Amino acid sequence: MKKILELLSEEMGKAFEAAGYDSALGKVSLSNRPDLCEYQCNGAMAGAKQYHKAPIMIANDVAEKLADSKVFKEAAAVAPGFLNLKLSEEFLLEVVETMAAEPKFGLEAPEKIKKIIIDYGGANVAKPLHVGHIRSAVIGESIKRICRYVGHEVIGDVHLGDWGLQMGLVIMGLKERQPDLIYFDESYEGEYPTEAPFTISELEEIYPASSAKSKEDPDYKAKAMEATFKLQNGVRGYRALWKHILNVSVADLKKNYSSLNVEFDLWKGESDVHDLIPEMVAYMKDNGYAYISEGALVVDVKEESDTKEVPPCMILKSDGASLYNTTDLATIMERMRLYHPDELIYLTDKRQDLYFDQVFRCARKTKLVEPETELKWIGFGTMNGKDGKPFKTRDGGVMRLETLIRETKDEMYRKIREGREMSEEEARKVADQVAVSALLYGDLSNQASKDYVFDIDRFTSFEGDTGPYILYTIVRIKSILTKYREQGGSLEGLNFRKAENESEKALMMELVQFNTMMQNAAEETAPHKVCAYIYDLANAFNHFYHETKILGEENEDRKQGLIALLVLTRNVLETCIDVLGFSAPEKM
RNA sequence: GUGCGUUUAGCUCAGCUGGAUAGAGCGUUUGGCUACGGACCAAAAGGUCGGGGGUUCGAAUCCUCUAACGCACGCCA
Repeated sequence: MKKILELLSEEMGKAFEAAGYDSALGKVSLSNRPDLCEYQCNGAMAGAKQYHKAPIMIANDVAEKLADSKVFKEAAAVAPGFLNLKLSEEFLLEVVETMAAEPKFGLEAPEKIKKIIIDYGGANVAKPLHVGHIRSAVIGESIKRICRYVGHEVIGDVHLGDWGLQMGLVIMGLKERQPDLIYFDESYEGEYPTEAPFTISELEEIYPASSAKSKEDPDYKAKAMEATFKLQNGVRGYRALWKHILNVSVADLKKNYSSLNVEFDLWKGESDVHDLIPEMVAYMKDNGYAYISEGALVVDVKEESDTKEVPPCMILKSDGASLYNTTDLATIMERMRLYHPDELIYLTDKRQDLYFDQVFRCARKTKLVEPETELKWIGFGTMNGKDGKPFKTRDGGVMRLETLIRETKDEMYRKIREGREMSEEEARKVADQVAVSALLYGDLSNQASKDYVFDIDRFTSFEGDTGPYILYTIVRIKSILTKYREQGGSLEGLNFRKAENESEKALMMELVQFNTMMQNAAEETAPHKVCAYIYDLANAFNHFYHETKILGEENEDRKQGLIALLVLTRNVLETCIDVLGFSAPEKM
């Protein structure tokens, strides 16, 4: 179905035309003075110059043509030339009915269905996830779900950092601790054990220790680089160990990500394109894109229009080793071959702005992608503590994501036990679910590109613009619907009714914004717009709820109409929180 | 130095791509439970939209200068 503003603009355009003006002037927008009107049109002022007329005269002409409109109950011309509009309840009812009957609440399929790959920007193997990782995971997941909902085909790739020096460091660290492991015996030719010789907690200790040592001890660093080299060149024992490291890490990563409802379709990593690199390098050299500068192999990516210095994109370091750019470009090459996507979306820290500019320019210049392939980078801001500085633990360290999640769940558990009669087991379960909504909503309700302040007290509050408040509203609706069914009512075959009061009408007007909002959120990859919408919708509902007797309504037709409105509100809210990545319990 | 970003109420943030009296939440003050969940709702106070200049009938929004803070600027990722 068409979006509400399109429908209204069409009606308004006709009136402009009937009054002898350009129909394009009839653009209707939401009112920014809700005390005066529901919608407004400013076309009369825009057209004043064109027609050499006072705006108010144009507005008057148009308002006259709308006198018997079926769409607008009221169309008033107001100085200096605003057209203040109120919707007819009959028309609004029709729109709501259509919305409820159509799939996806009347959201139209995109003109072109795109195949999109989302790159979550590389959690590292053998390093625990820390709080900083929450942003790429949560924002990426939501963008994936939003794009899927509007009809695109989306593939999410975790894209692990599993191939660099860090792997050599872990292997060296392991060798220090357990030098007798069979993996280090290069003459060994038998099978290796299937069990990893370490646990995830050991692995997480090894890396930082080894990394620290390599910074003090150049000798040790050289050994780690050698280990990396051996690994990358296929030394059996090193490869076998690497597999263990990978398996143990991935199992742990999956556990953490899934507690945030984040899932990946692909668990690829830098290692997957290792074998592609020589081919890509040769291609870039042979076609004259890449040349040696200061010992390194680079591709120039400067452009005429640049107002800044854009350094060349480095393909190989002067020692011939590959780097971040190398694997990213090779990954683009691989993705184009395997999936041929229309769009690639990358999520990283916003500090990588220039870097992605270089990589994208390089990919275009060297024709790794088609001219029409969209390359999009979403740089997100830092999660800060209440002091406005990057979030730290009490003793100044980096907090693990796992700890953050656990503390949020514990906090939520306390609140639920305080406020509700609930068994310990049930309270735990509900607390986990509500805590996830608090974390995700707290993150997603901010614009991705900005830094934001993580405040556990605020996010876990049931009041204000929070995840728990949204869930509370949904649970409240569910509770009423449950009671309605217990009283013998059915949720099938309900007919909507005209709004009978302001708050009911306001709720309906909020509902019909759904398709516009979702399309904007997808086009702008902006989950915070979904948050803003459901917050408004929840407010509109709660306001309506307080003014309206529902189950006690005596007119059966009207009661059914109200229930129909409740069902639609619940469905829209649940659809929205689903694209944000969380869900609502039955009780809380 | 160059470039990018940020600056809106005491605090945390919106602002539908140029419209009327700049909006929410928290906090503060004050009201409201004999209806379906009061973990709610309603109301009040609180702003020279960092500053100057410009474009326009009209600017938080566009242009320009400027300040503060943050970030990035070839062999890290």
